[in-house]
Amino acid sequence: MRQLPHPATEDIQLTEVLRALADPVRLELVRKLGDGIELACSTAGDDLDVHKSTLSHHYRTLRESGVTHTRIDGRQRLLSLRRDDLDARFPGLLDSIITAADRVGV
Amino acid sequence: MRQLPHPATEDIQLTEVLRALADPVRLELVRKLGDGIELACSTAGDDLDVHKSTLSHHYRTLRESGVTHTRIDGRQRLLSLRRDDLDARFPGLLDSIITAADRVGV
DNA sequence: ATTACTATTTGATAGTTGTCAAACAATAAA
DNA sequence: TTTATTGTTTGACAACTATCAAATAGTAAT
Repeated sequence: MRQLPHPATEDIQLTEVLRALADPVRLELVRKLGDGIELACSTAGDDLDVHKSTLSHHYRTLRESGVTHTRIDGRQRLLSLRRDDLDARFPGLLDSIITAADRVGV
Repeated sequence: MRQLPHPATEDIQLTEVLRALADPVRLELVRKLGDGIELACSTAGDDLDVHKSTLSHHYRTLRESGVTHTRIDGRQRLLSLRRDDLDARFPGLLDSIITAADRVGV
């Protein structure tokens, strides 16, 4: 597979985004994905005590909800936040959620 | 029962709030609860095509997550947003979510 | 080619969720 | 004291979710 399916910006659903971020593991992953930064799956989940197949499931959920973008590079998958797309569709949402997460540490 | 249990402000969990708002029915209920407004359960859910027991379940989820406050008045339960508490704990969060919901109409 | 690496997929499982229907509880009105 | 009103609770059920383990797939290195 050369490229993974991503929802178009205008197809990103609010409830899907909230559902994706309502999980502690996924919220932590998003926190680690600082703006403009790409992380390999192995890096993103390295300090989380979760099985790799479980992480793969979370990556998929994040991607399909429109929260993250996944780029294939060799045998790695590079994750990044879809910051611009999310800001365009839901202004301020991602920021307030990440700020809140940093604040309470989850 | 004279009063219903509500989580203290400092016990409101981010993932719980996000999970509560990640449901279309509950998000719509929150949208209808404008700031400082109290709505009876009957009023809040009158135009939603959902069984009353299902609504009752959603009211409970919203209350237990810390999103809403429920006051008992006679045979009615009056719902209101815990705007101040949520703003204190997660600044800007509720606003961005409600704005986003209004924007896309969910 | 063989081996190592990175990640996904499939299968299984236990727990959670949204929903309806029916029964119940509490209060107000008659 | 009946009757009506307003919600909750319980039970049942189908769908979904997070998780691990094992198998699989694709790529890079040897």
